[in-house]
Amino acid sequence: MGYQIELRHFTYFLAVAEELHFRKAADRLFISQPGLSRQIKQMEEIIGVTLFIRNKRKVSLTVAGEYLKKELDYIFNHIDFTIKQTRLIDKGSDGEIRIGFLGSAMQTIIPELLIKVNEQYSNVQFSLEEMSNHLQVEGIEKDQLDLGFVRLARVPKGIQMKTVHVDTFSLVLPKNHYLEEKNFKNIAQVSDQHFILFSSDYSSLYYDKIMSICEDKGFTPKVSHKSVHAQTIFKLVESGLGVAIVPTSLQYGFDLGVKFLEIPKISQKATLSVIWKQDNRNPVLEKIWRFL
Amino acid sequence: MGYQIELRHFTYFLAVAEELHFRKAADRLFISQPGLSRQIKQMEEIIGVTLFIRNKRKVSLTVAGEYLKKELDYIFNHIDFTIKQTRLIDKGSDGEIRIGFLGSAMQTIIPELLIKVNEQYSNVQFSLEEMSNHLQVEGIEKDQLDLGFVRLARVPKGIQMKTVHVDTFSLVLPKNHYLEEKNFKNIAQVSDQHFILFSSDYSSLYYDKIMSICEDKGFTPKVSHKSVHAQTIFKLVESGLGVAIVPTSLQYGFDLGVKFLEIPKISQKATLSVIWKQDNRNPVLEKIWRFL
DNA sequence: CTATTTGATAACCCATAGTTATTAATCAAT
DNA sequence: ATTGATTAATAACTATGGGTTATCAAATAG
Repeated sequence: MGYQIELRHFTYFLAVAEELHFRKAADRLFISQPGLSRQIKQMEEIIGVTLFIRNKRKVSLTVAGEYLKKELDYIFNHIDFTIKQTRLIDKGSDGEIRIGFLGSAMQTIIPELLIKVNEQYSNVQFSLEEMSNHLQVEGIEKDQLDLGFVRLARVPKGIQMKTVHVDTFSLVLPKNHYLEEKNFKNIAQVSDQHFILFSSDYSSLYYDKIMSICEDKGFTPKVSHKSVHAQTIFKLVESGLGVAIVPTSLQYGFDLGVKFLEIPKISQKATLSVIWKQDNRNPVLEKIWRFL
Repeated sequence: MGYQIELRHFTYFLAVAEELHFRKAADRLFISQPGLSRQIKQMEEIIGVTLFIRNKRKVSLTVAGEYLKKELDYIFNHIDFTIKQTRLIDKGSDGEIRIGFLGSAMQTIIPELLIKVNEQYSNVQFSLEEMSNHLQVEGIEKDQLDLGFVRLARVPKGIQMKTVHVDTFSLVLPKNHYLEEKNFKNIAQVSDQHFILFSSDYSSLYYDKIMSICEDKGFTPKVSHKSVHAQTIFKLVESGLGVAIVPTSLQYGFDLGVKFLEIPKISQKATLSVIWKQDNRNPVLEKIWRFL
């Protein structure tokens, strides 16, 4: 039977591979179970490989099926993005670029980038999403993201990294706090305060750096609260629940009842880096590359 | 009409995009022209993009179509390879790895690699093809090759390179030539001879190095013949048509009427490098990586 | 031992890929 | 202009095969 493999087969295969249950997969696909069974069987015949082990009571993937699932996930992602890009290009757009970023990057580097790119390529569309370091790395690896703005010491193989901004750290205090620029000499002056920090799973490098800043001055901070949003942290500081240490550039763009005091004489820097995949196939990336 | 895009559409689209002629494309696909026309039209409707400009006398791709063609070429290549790998895994094989190499790599590094990998993973299949530096780089870029063994100073972005073997150069002479190991001091002793070299388009770095070896000794070689095959070069030397300079390791594995004299006191080295793409998706590559 | 769950089989139906026949437009050559 | 050749689109038809319902057979649970 000289059948031909089609995307339909792949779609059905993935549904069964995920559900590991023919009827549930069929429901999800809005087709009948026998129809699904036949298509899967046909697919196995076409490529000549048993993909599922049916134990009459349990369905599981073979090793080959496992491999195929992983690749087909990637292939579908690529096809979807390609069609999306094709539509954008057709509409006269220069395409879309998908950017992930830490909140702090929104204060400095990202707005600059958007403005510069927009001047040159007014038809490039941006898809911006705030997300953690970890999720950005994952997004880049899975080709679901073109650029990421992270604070990381190193990234997995296959991902490129380049520093785009080096920032100092600032102490964040309630507006009515007794410390001022003139009488602020040393971070140890707040060693007895409670600290509010970014969660370590949002950015573990950040977390470690804050710890080392304090340790260098001879104390371990009492961490009372953690959050993933700068705004939340500021609100907590404003409410008198503690103090915080954050990258200095975060003081712009918010209108809150806190004050920033740049921490003098410390070696730690808040480095922001872009990450990307070397052989990203999004043509937009080449265009905007020189703006980084 | 809630149609669904299928690989069939992609196949047909690529045929028309290549032929730029509906009837010819239809012939190639062994279907009728109206059938093809309708499928293309349907595809355009599904993704909502005009892919071809039909001037009633000439068919051409739109910008969006051009982009789509490039990506679909890549996607089909990926799908084909994935299915091939799936079949191999199913057969108990650990998959296939596609290696390109310069002839000279077959003397040293490649046989070693094959033996070592085979000990550990007896089910990994090798696809070996001798090809020029240039074609290897192209193969790597298009994901049609997993590893390349080249002699290059640098490679395009997105491709990784690592030196695996550093070799000296040897002078190749007919067996009855008056120069012997004892009376061979300097390459200038053959400055009046004709030279037979590898073609510069087979390996331009090699070509440049040979030239610089001679220039360092104060002469420009008279190049009388060029070839892409070591065997041919040796045959020409044997026939008395000239002398050659090649990487020393080439002396093993051939049984020819020529003799090798290692060239003393020169700075030039014949460096052989592996090249690969960082995010190659062939799982076999990871496995054999440590053997390099 | 019965009830239930689940995938495979069998037989049928109809949507649609592909067919043939024809038309309409464009161009080249007289 | 007229004719002829090329080429894609349209129209009408055909039949393959994807999807359906009904049913079975094996495997577990209670």
